[in-house]
Amino acid sequence: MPPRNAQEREDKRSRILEAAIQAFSRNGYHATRMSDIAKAADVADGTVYLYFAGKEELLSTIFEDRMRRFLQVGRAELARIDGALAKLRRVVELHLEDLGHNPELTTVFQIELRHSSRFMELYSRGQLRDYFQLIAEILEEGQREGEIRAGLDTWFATKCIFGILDEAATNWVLSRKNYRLHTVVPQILDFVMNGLAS
Amino acid sequence: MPPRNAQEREDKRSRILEAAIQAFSRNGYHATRMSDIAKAADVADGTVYLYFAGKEELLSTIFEDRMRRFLQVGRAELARIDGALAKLRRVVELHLEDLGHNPELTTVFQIELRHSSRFMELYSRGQLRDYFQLIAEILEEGQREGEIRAGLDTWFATKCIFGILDEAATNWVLSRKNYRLHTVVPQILDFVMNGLAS
Amino acid sequence: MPPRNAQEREDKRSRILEAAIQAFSRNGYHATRMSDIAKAADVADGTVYLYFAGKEELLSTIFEDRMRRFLQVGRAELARIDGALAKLRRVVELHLEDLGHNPELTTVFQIELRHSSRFMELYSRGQLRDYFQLIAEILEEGQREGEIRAGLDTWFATKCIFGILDEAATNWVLSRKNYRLHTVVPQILDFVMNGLAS
Amino acid sequence: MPPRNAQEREDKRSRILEAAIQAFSRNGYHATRMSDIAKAADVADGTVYLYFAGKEELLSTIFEDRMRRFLQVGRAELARIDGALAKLRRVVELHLEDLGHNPELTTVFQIELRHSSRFMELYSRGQLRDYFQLIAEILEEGQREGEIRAGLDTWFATKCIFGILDEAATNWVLSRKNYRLHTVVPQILDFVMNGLAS
DNA sequence: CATGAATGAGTCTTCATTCAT
DNA sequence: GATGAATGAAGACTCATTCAT
Repeated sequence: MPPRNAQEREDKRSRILEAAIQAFSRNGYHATRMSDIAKAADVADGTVYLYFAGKEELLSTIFEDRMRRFLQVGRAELARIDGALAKLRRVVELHLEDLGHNPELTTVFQIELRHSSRFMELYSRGQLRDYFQLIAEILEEGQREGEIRAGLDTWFATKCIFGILDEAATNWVLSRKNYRLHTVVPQILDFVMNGLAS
Repeated sequence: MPPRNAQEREDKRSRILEAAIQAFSRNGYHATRMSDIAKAADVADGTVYLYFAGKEELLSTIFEDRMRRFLQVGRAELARIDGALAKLRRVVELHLEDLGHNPELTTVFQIELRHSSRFMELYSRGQLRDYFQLIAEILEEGQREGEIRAGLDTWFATKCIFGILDEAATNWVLSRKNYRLHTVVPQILDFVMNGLAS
Repeated sequence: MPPRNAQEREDKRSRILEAAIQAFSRNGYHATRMSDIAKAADVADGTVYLYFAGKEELLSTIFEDRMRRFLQVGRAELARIDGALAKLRRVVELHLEDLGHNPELTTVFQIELRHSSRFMELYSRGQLRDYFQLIAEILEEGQREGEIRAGLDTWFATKCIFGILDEAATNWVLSRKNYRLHTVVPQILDFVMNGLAS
Repeated sequence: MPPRNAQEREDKRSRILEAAIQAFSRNGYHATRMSDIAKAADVADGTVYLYFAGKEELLSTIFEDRMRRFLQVGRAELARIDGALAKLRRVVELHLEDLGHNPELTTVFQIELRHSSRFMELYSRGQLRDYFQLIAEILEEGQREGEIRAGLDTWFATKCIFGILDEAATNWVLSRKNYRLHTVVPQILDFVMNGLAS
């Protein structure tokens, strides 16, 4: 694989993907035409199909690429952190910072990616399993360390935490992103740890 | 307005709405044709447009009708219940029982209704404000009664609770509804009240 | 035929016809909906069909009614006038005054009535034959009286005169009727009588 | 721009335009479906839209293309002719010969192009201004040369002449084109020059 | 590899007309 | 006669995808 060509190829792929994120975010998945993406990426319409099987793969690839990178970074970071609580705090931070720093991508994640149950079953949710696993393992570690109560169903709690993070992100998107997403980290951690009870 | 005609009219409207729910749930909003809905409702294609402005209004009406009814019932029930915790429990129950008893409607609520940010801004989220208010008031009552801790931002906590309920519902839909949704009520209440901390 | 009912019936017919003229003139034949006409005439949609076979008959009736009335008045007036030239002058006056005083009807006559060759063959042109005949007879009288040159093909000349009147009317319509149509009568008569030659 | 492709492109455009003329002429503008035109032009439905913005642009382009070509040829011919009367004769000949040799185009020009006042204002009439100017200049030249009487309003006379030519063409179309259109040239010139007066 | 012209399947919506009341 | 709710046929246009160059 000649590096020069591989580089060019990768560039073009990235340009197309980036163009798709912008377009999906601004106009929505359905309102976006493949030719819009091709034009924004400065390639011919047909070229998009040399890199992606179709419009829907573009959407699922956006998710997969990002999710893989997020999990890589996340796992690497967490490996350097001691203590389940510290890890949990870092996960919440990473989740919201990552989204907060990529507003257009976030719109795609929180809205466009969910446009049909078929799509959610096939792609987005399937890919989340690893992330859920990551969180659940932290919770289990916390249980072993005694910082998290023993009786808790960690898989269920994981979904609760994800639900809260997801709602926070969607709320931010629908607020037109008029505040810094990571500012809610402390409140989320407080709620997640302590709940409502006095 | 002769009752007979009003009755018939309402029947037809309901048939169309019901047909739309079935169709959207089974095939997704975009894959559903207006003619499918008309046929399932046993009316002519054009008749649908005598009752609804178009395909999108059908979707938003499904949400609005149901939401209004849910809030009515919810408010009436809650008025008969004493104590914020009891009320909160009932809200969680109502939320999940209502969805759990209407599987096809739930798919529409959890998936199809979110197909674009434009739609979410215009319809679904706008209509949720009243529901959020309902929950927030319970939390405030709980704070006054001392059952919910004082420092908590009730509006923020409301969104957390909603996020958890929403995730539970979406999870149920994507699991192909292979368990009873309301079975998670106790776990949710436990998490919401006590959080993770031991 | 009870006078009261006949009167009412005639009123309703007139209202519908008048509403159709207004609507066709303002929005064009195709853009006008039967329900627009019914509403403007203050009758139910179905009622229009009790008086007219359909949308196209409405258009042809507008023409026929008006044309018959115009010819009646015209013939009556001409009977009282001596001399072909005076008669010709009066015909030109009547033609342009009639149109000039009914701007909306004129739009229908000059534009909407010509929307297809099938329609023109069936209706408008067929009905013009009597009018052409009227003019041709005047020209023939003029030839007998020596005021109009003998060699002229009166039928052909009639069409030339009609072409000039028709163009004058269309020009007026497309000018948005920003001048008095009958002001061109003298110029037309001068051209028709004397042509270009010095 | 490779000549081969440009050639092919132009061919396709012409085929579509020609197919549209045939279809509009035979069935009328409204009764003609875009798919009819595409099929007759032997291209896919969507291809028509690569060359024309829509059905209405097809109609206006038919007029504009033809009108431009007619004016080009006309101006070139007239430049080689001396004398206003000779030029006028040639204009009348060209007008009627051009239409007479293109029967289907003529139906489109005389009937379909006038299907609404909006369309006439926007397209047909706007484009006629140059043609009117051409005739008016001949008349003015005739006035300078003394062959056309001095007092005449040349712009008004132009419209009279156009009205006569237009009526002749429409008459021919509605007669089902059962005679040679240019046979009326001498009669028209006689009427235009000398009028009715003896 | 890249191009972009061509394809053609797919559907929401309109509205003239009908007819049960 | 009058109503107006219901009908359902009809079609322009879009755009994801292909493939000859």
